[in-house]
Amino acid sequence: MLPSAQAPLYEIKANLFKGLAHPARIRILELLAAAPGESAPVSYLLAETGLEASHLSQHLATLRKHRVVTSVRSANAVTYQLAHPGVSQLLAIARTFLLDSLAGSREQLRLAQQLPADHLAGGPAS
Amino acid sequence: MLPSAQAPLYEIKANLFKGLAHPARIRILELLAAAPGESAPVSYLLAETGLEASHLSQHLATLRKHRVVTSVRSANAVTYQLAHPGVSQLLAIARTFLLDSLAGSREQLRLAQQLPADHLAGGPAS
DNA sequence: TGATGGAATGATGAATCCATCATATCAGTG
DNA sequence: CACTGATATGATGGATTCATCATTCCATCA
Repeated sequence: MLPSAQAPLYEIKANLFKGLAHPARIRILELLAAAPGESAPVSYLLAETGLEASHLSQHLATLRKHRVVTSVRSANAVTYQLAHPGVSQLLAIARTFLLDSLAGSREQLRLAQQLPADHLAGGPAS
Repeated sequence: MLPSAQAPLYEIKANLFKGLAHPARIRILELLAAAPGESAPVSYLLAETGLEASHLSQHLATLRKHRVVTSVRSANAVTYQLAHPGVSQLLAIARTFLLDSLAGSREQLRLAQQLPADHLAGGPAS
């Protein structure tokens, strides 16, 4: 359930991130961000993602619910658009963060990825 | 489970957002972002959030797992720090986005918030 | 109006996440 | 070493989310 407008901001913020917390939705948003006008019809998203129609629709509903996208109906096709430039900014920063993080800690990844609390004592020389 | 380093980027990205998708974790990150050196000991976070110790620790573990924070132990106190400036950028952009979104659509909120498909006919006057 | 195609909704197990409790580790002190 | 304070981990119901299926809605065209 979406928090009401007077809910504490950190709760609303958590909900926004929750809305982005799914690979399919990330793909959808990136397709929109890359498309001209930051918008595209469902048929396009359907073709690009290869998702089942109702599944895609469900994710679009989630994005709509979180006000991350808006939709407009033209004839019997529906076009979706990013609701705010902040959305693509979030994606861009996430990408920077992740690439940086992945590149900067390749070695550490090997050690600490998720091994059982093996927090190093001496650090590898190589 | 965390995706391996060669998982598609959109999946890793979704996982990052999943790591942020909880009010308690947002609060923790904002406390860290606001603290000097973007770092603070667990005891501070404990006092500020009012969470139960083990609960807080669990969220910290999640953040660690997603590499959003790093931890250092000094004596028997542990200090946490944001792992990357991108994290506070994400929070800042989310705030901008949300404030903008809330301010810009107060009226729509009333109509469309999450009422059962009650797509307006006349709209409430008051 | 009836038929067609695109899109959305509802309902259902399976999987995941959260909060709580109990227990364990770690570092310092007596 | 036993003890204490600080932090972390494990296990457990209860809630939330996901994927799939069937059904419904909406606009156009015959």
